[in-house]
Amino acid sequence: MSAPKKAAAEAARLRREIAEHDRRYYIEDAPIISDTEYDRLMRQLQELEQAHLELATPDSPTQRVSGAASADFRPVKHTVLMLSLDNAYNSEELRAWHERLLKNLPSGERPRFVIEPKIDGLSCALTYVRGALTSAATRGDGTTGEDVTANARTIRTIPLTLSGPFPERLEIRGEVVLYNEDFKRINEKLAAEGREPFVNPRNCAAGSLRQKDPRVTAQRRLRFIVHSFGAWEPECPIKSHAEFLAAAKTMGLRVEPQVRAESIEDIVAEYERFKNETLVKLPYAVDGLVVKVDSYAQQRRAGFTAKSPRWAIAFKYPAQQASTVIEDVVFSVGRTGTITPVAKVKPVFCAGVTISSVTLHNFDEVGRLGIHAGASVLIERAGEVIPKIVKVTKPAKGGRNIHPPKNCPACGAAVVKEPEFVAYYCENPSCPAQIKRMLLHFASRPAMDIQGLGEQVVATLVDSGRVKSAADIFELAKGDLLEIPLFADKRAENLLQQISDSRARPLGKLLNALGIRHIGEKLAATLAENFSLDELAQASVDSLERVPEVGPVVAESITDYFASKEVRELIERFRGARLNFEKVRRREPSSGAVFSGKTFVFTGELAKMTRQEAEEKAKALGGKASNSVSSKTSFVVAGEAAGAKLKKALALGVPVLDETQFIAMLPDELKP
DNA sequence: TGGCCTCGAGTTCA
DNA sequence: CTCGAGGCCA
Repeated sequence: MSAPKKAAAEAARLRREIAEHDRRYYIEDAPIISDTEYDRLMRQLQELEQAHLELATPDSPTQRVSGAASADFRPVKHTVLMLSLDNAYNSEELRAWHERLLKNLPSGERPRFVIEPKIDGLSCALTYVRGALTSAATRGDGTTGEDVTANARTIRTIPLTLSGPFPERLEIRGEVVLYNEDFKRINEKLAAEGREPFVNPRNCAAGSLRQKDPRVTAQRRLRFIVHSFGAWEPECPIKSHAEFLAAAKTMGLRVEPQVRAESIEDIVAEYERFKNETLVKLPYAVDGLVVKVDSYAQQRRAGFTAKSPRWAIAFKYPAQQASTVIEDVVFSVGRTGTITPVAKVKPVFCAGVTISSVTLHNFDEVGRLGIHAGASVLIERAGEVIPKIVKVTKPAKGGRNIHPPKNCPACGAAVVKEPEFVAYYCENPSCPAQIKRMLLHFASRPAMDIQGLGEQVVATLVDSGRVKSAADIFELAKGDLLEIPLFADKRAENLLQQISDSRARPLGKLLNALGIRHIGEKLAATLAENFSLDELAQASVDSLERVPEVGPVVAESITDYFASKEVRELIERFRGARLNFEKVRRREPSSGAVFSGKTFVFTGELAKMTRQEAEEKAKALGGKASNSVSSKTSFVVAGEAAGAKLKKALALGVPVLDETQFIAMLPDELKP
């Protein structure tokens, strides 16, 4: 064999090997060689091509990034329109779509469906002529997109040449995505360079595909996942979507796993299953499922509406992020007098609810995010319940910075800032906003548990001047309540009964209700086992610190609290109202204490009881209930939609029970 | 002193 | 649910 021939054979071998590793890495997600070894193969090929320039053909993997080429994003007209899909956000909308579909098919025809994840990326069309990639275009408005060929060539899940058999001309459609881990990596790098990070993987993918320099795109590790095709010439021999996906796979394209469905019930079940099991495990963002009629013949019969095919629908999960505009920034006053800025936003639907109010936590956060009225913002409700502002996407013209108010928005008293804390405080003890928050806490379930004393009632009672402190609640007369428009006979009696009942609550509840700094539900219960209220009011720092879990900070907070004259008066009025000041007898581990020494954490939604009830049952049997999972946790009881705590339990190897197993551990009298 | 572990506090919508 | 901070233990 001559030298050039030998070089050509060697180059071909290297290309085959590199293509195979690309396939294993990107298509199968199962590489068999290290990145270093891969780079070595690539370098060998490069050296060979430099020595024999005639070997450097455009379809060589070394040519994915041809340094000279610069993306120019010329407009490209799509030969076959790139339509968007209609959306369904719940099973009713899905059923409506299904009805319409059946109406447009010959009667009695029962379509079968293929379901695949709806990947949140950028739609792109790749044109292959005789198996070679000739152009790549973004979706654009569906009619005209942008030419991103130079950048698309750098994406290693996009084969530069298809493996056979392939048609003369084929336009493949799919989604360009960025894996979550790559997104994280890119943002960390940008942050380290002091540059603005991307808001989400989708934006990052879009930005990466529109890089002027393809070498930058190459570093971003974008991936391409096929979902359909536009043109297939000369004639498409394929009869169904499932068949197409199989064919695409043999051509060397990446296809996501699909699920077949026979009925609408199958689809809904898959939607739920996917949401609970698959969604979190996927390495990229998915915003729903795409449901397609499998048979092309049926697709043709179903046809199109003006905007979208009737034979497919995007069955979407509610968006976790949404864009909106800040209409105003107001200030709220907390139980302890903390002034918190709150953004009132143009109501926007996000993750299942309409959000109109978003807390900004503190003024540092406001400054850090650059928040001001009129700004366009991105809000998020991911995984958690509480919405937060992710970033300002577009500042308003002439938007003024937010400054802490000089006066309390509720009572007008001067606002102070303690130098060692971030927060600003209203220090007026009779500030109505503080009193309202304090009373709500006093009446809340883990405290005095007074049903019927909610936000509305508290606001009216305080605003009318009838209630100025917690002690006033116990001195309310029926006449006082009847003067309030909200109350008629029955409701007034009910509330008074509730208030009266609450006087007998164990001391722990009362101590929690007082709202002493650093004393919450658990510490209050511990203290109540060691002191009566009168003993606690007299206790020295030393004697307090002898209680486990009480250190110098907590002890001082308690003595400070009881040193106040107002507090002493409050206590005397409580005494007059005959509240329960008695020390709580420590729970003796009785014979029924099957859970003694065991710590339980309840998470997720339980079906047969509330988490609180479950905690009480565990405690009644000598166990402890905690809120956080650690290696010391004995059992995690996970209900529906359990989240981070379940994950942590699995990570730490803490035994996880479901509700049924927990109930099985209970003695009969405690079973729900 | 550092590294757990645990608790407290703030928080949205319907 | 998550953050921040107090308490405890090595």
